[in-house]
Amino acid sequence: MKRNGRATIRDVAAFAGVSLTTVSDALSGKGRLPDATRDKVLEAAQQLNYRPNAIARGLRSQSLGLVGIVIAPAEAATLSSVWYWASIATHMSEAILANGFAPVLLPHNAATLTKLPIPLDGALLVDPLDDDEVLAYFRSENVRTVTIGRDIRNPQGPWVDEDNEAGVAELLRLTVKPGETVAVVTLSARKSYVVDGLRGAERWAHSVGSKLVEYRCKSFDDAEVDQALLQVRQERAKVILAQNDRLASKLLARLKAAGAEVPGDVRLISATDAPDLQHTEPSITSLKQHPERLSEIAARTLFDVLHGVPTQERQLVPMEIAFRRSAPAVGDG
Amino acid sequence: MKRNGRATIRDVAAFAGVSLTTVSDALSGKGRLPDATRDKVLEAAQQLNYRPNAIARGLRSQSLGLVGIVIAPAEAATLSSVWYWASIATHMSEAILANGFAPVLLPHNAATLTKLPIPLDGALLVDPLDDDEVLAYFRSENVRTVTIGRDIRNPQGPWVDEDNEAGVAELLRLTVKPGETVAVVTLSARKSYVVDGLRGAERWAHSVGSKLVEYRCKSFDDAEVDQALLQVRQERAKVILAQNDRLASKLLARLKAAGAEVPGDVRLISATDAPDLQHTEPSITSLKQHPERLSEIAARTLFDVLHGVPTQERQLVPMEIAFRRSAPAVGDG
DNA sequence: TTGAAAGCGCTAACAG
DNA sequence: CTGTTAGCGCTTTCAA
Repeated sequence: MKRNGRATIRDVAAFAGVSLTTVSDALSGKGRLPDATRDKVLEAAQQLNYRPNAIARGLRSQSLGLVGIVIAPAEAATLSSVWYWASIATHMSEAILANGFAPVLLPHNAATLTKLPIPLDGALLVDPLDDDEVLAYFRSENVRTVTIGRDIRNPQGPWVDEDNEAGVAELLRLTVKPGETVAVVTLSARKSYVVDGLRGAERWAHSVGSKLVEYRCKSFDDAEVDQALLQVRQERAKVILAQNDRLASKLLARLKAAGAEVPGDVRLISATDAPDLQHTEPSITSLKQHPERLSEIAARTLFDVLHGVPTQERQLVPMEIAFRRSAPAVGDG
Repeated sequence: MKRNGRATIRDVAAFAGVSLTTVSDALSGKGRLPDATRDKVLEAAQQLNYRPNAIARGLRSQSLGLVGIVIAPAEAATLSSVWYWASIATHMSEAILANGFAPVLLPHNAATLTKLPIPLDGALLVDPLDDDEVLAYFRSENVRTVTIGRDIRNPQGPWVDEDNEAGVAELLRLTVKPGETVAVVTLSARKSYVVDGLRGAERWAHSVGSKLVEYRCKSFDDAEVDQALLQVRQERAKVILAQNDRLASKLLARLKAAGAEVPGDVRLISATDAPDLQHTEPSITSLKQHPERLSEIAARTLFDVLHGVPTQERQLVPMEIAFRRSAPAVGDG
């Protein structure tokens, strides 16, 4: 028994009167020992309350079974303020644990990661930015990584995503009459879901001959959002497509503050969903995401990569539309 | 250079033409070497892109710098559905990282933890249950743990919490007239914040001579909640105190479904806050929590424990009241 | 079938 | 001031 208070494999060997190898084999079920020997060892291990030292084991295998989870933040948002991320983090955790690995919650910051010498077996990166520094860091450190969304300037490596392009195109097809002008309000285009959503909107606009105008807000500030809305009005757009749920909520609040009727004067749709959007007044039509499914697929893909199983470079999950009061399906009136 | 592709301390020593110790010292800044030697080693390390192997280092120190975060769930709730937990998880992560440790997100399940041989330096456990199995597991494994809230049947070990007892007492004092009957609706009393809140309510009731009745729902089901509300009406309670924000939202929804006016017929207050409560109709008066502050204190306390610094057994943070429309301050009308 | 011995990469005693 | 050596606890050849 060592100072630590914990039995080592040596103690077990001595106690059972066998060699180290025998203990190791007996516990890991490797070599084919006689049942009698094995039982004796198991018994000894039990008695001594022996638990193999994970670090020592890791030193040999150069793996501790740790998988990093990194979520790239957006403007002034954190995991706790964005339903989608909290949901992703939860489900990723579960998927990682189900595979016998442990999830480590890491910040989207290469400098911090460099200083934090944690030996990761792999990583899941949510919503990478363009030229994502963390993704680059993982590559340089040889940490296998699967992303949800992709680095638009550097889209190598396996990734998983909602099919934002098709989703937005379909959303517009079902909520906007051909010919109506649509204003797209965005915050930044550093993430692939924004780029893909815009592409979907353009594709739709082309196909039905609608006009599409884009406004980019610098922040969620009232002044910024009001400025965008002013331009929307000048263009006489009948529909506003918000890049995401938080922006949609904000736009709705400012529209109401300005006395505009939704959906009477202008309709509002959001390219991402969140529980909040059901409870606004009026509730907001949006595209539903699948954090649980994406998390599972991403984890599955990562473990395939780690085990050398060939994987698909990209996997897209179709989105669904949640019709709500801010923009009913065309034809519904 | 090893098969791994990564330089080891040996490679650096060979490259710099010095011994292993010299490299180790030069890099860790231990022994006082001549600057020339040190620079030579640093140079070599740089050239070879040497990064110390964290697992090997961990084997010596028996520590990898991992801190577990465990959140005990409640009825059908998960991290992503409860604002408070998502917020706690985020802030705990940050606090742990700021101390040079890495946060591991673990499930509240002793069986899973047993199978997951992750060498934790310590753990933060949020909202332990009574006779908490994970807390017991950590103790048996000698993992130093600080809890947010306490195990009510086994309150040993340092813990941090909101001052729920004083908070609830104050909340009632400011929103209920002496003599009015208050109905407390709970879901379970396995967590300390519920027990403490009830105690606060009883203290208040005693001091002003009010009647207090408690109803326990088995779940969030409509039928369960309606049953509780039926009893509230029979008791002619003028105020309902909900154990937490989710229950408060649910109660409000069922009150409205039954045609009751809030705050006209009955007032509603919640013992915990969440952003949602600002947006219900009417908004709900509640006690504000401090996930950020608790996370920081808990992390600070854990690291003190790990460093052998004496710590306080319990630390309480005073709560504040968010007055909203469901229950204005008495005197306001 | 079992055991002895050699590491995994690093650090800390202890010599020189 | 620098180098040699002995482990940390485990797994994995390779002999016996």
